[in-house]
Amino acid sequence: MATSGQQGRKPRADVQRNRATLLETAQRHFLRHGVGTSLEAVAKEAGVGPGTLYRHFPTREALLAAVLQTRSEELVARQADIEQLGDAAEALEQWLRAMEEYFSAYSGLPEPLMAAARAQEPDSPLTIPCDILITATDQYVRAAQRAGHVRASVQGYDLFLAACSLAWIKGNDTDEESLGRLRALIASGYRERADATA
Amino acid sequence: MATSGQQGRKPRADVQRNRATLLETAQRHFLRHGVGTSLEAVAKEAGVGPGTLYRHFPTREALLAAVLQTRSEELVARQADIEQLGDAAEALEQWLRAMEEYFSAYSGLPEPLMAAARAQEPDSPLTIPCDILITATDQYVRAAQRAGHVRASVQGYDLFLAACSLAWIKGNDTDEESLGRLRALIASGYRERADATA
DNA sequence: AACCTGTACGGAGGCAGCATCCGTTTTTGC
DNA sequence: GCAAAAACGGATGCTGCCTCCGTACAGGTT
Repeated sequence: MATSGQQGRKPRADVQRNRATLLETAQRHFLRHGVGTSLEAVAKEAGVGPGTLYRHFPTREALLAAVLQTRSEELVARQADIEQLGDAAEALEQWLRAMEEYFSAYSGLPEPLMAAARAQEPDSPLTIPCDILITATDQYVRAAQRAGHVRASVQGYDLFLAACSLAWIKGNDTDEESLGRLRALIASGYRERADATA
Repeated sequence: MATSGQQGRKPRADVQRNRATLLETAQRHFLRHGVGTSLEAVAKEAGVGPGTLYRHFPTREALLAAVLQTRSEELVARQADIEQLGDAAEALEQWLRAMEEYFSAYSGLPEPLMAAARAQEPDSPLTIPCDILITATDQYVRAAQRAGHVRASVQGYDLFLAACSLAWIKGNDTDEESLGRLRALIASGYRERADATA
């Protein structure tokens, strides 16, 4: 059964090295200059030719997806911490904030995320990471609904969209005050009204 | 006192003609291909050189602002119709929908709008049209607040942002269902809760 | 240790769009 | 009609995208 299963040969050393360097450099450039940064510049700073970059990551989205993979997993990993709050409403709120922070860390990220989120077939490399986040969101929503804190009509996907939007707004450096009000407005929109159930 | 006041000479005929043709062509291109369309293509189709386009409208934003000017005024003109509803809450809701429609008519419009909206000094040609819309929104909000339909904490600017966001989401062709839920969610977020006042 | 094979490299090059500049054409006032 | 001013428009330089192919190198073999 060889090493792991699929590949007949183990990957060359320089391939792995280049991939790692590219990811690291891309991450830095995406953070500093947004996800629309020049890929040529990334390649140059990573010390490889453009051809190498495109061989490893055929599209900008593929590179972005690879960069986000790590961070995305970190985010989901925090689920455990958040869930231990016990309060499902609070958990949902924190989760949404965490996503928002995450999305707004890279300027221009919300656009490709949104584009990937709607697709059913993974025509974009970003679809999978997106789905993970949407599914996670849905879990929080359901938990909060079970506890009677969130309206039945709300879906995880909706709040994922909302988080995307907030991140997008933030990315256009809107002042924190308006952003906060909008955030509160959304929150009070999805919350179950106290008197309705009792 | 000459003709109108400022200019010593009346504008040349070809200038006006070119300007009009450019605006018309640009409008069509923006509608069809989004606000990020190639300006060279616009110039070409308008039958002028790139230089002429750039002389009339030094930046993409300037061209966009000029294109939107007309439509923007149409939108505000509808205020009268809407206000005659009598119901301030309904009026606000319709106004927000109208803005959303308007913004999502051109793909990619929300971005530059947002960018222009935050600025205080009109560093962007889009700032003025934006301010008009924000002011109009604020009027609706205040009217609805006076009638006790909308929470006191809400500002016109907030709902302008919300409309932008919805248009942005729509632009990434999200399905209408989620969009509708999100819209409802926002609406129920800014509405005053019925039992609070009575 | 030298070789050989196939894999990966990387830069040159073609393409598209932006924005500018300047020789030429057009318009207008006289 | 003429001359001056104003506007035209395309050639131009630049940046970034993405591909293609001759070359170099890693890794296994003898």
